Amino acid sequence: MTVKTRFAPSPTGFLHIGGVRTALFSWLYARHHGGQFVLRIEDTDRERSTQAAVDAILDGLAWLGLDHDEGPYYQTRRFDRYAEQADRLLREGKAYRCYCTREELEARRAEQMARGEKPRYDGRCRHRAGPVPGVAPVLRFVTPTEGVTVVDDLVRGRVEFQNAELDDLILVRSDGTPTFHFGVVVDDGDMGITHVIRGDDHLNNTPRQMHMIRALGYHLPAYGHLPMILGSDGAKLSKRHGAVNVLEYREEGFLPDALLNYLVRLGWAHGDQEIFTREEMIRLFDIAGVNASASRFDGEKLRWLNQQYLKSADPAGLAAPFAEQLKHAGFDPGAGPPAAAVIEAYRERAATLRDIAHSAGYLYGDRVQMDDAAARKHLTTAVGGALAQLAVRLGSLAEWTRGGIHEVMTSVATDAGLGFGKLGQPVRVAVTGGTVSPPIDVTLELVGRKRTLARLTAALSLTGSGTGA
RNA sequence: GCUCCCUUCGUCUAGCGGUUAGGACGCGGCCCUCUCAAGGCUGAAACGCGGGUUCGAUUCCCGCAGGGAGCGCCA
Repeated sequence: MTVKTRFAPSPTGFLHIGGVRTALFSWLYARHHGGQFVLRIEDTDRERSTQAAVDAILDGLAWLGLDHDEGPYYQTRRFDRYAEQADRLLREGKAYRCYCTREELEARRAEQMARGEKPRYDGRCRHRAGPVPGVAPVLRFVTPTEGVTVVDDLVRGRVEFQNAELDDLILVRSDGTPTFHFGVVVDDGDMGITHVIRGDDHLNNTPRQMHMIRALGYHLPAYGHLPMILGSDGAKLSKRHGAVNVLEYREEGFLPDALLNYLVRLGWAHGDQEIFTREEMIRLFDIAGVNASASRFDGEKLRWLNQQYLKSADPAGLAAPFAEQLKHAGFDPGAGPPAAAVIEAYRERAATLRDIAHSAGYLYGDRVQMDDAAARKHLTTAVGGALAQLAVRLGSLAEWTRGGIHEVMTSVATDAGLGFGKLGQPVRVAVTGGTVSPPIDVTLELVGRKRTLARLTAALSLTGSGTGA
């Protein structure tokens, strides 16, 4: 049997980080077994579904490289099929028209709650004699009232439900549109989904869906219900925990593989291994090893992982997203050194591409933003002479390379009777405007000769030693 | 309220009857060092509680407590 899984988001908002983890595990399962991965857009709620949300979902999945083999299917384009299946159930006596009004249902629910009972439909229309004038009926499914339904969950193990706990759920609304449960069942059946991997908020819905699947004559899929991802404080993941929209992670300068790697370790592990390539994930992932308990999202660990990926990535391949970061930070990527060189110099001291863009602004223009406190501390009269000397020596340096720059700096420091650091830090402040940057020779190499000399000269006036030397 | 699920360091997790309970993030210390990092070494830090079963329970069973989900003409 060929494995076929699916990801079936509803386009009522952006692609949520929890949804991505569900998609990832479903995708991994299909890929691991050499199966198929289907994308289906569950847009039966026409009020809340938007094209913008569909685009965001497609965008997010594409960015992460979670490719699908079939779809995207849209439920709104399959209404005829749902109607056909609904008619069949009605004809076969497996469904019936219910004329209870929303108001009646609501009142009964309130009564049941007041009595301490589980609110559910009492099935009274199963035996109603005829239509009620003026009331557009819904179609309800005839759910067994006795016996137990067993879900053999790939993640949870065996879970039993008393059928008496279930009620006759609505298949088709009074306006003729299918409900979520009905759409899911018909779609999974028609599309030949073999493994339903989804969030554990659906575990309780599974037995009722299983009954519908049997009634429709489809094969039962295997189920795997994944635990939730919570915010850092254990509450439901929401905006206040930081980004929940995947695309925000792209905007913040995270790498897709790092995000996937972080997510795959939420609820799953392979011994002590922390870093997995895409191929390793596919090869090693096993749904049976997935934890049943919810986990919390830890942005710090994501940042750490992202840096690991930054450090081992091919810098040239990061040029495009890095250029985007520079633009967002207000810099012109063309006004500085090649992206790959900057990334290489900075990736040991930054967790994201955005961090790099925010640290390396001095490379992208002629002006530096001088940190006054740093200038007061490091650009002192005592180093004025050495800085002036350095400017002269660097001006005549044959080749502008870090090696040559380093030699000159060592030589100038020695001549001035200074330790390398006593010269290096003032130079750093002069050239970058701050106290933090890559190794000073690398920094100067990136800044370039012209700007370095101009900035050293400008710094001399701050040291109060005039032209010095 | 009813039904279902979950419970190892702060967090992510390894463990699948006998371990000094391991790793990772974060946090502290030391080393390295021109700054910041990165890296290396190192320290503190966990089996929710109560009953069983067993020679022996973190591990199996049952309660309890705590957390979560579901109970819509939402998905």
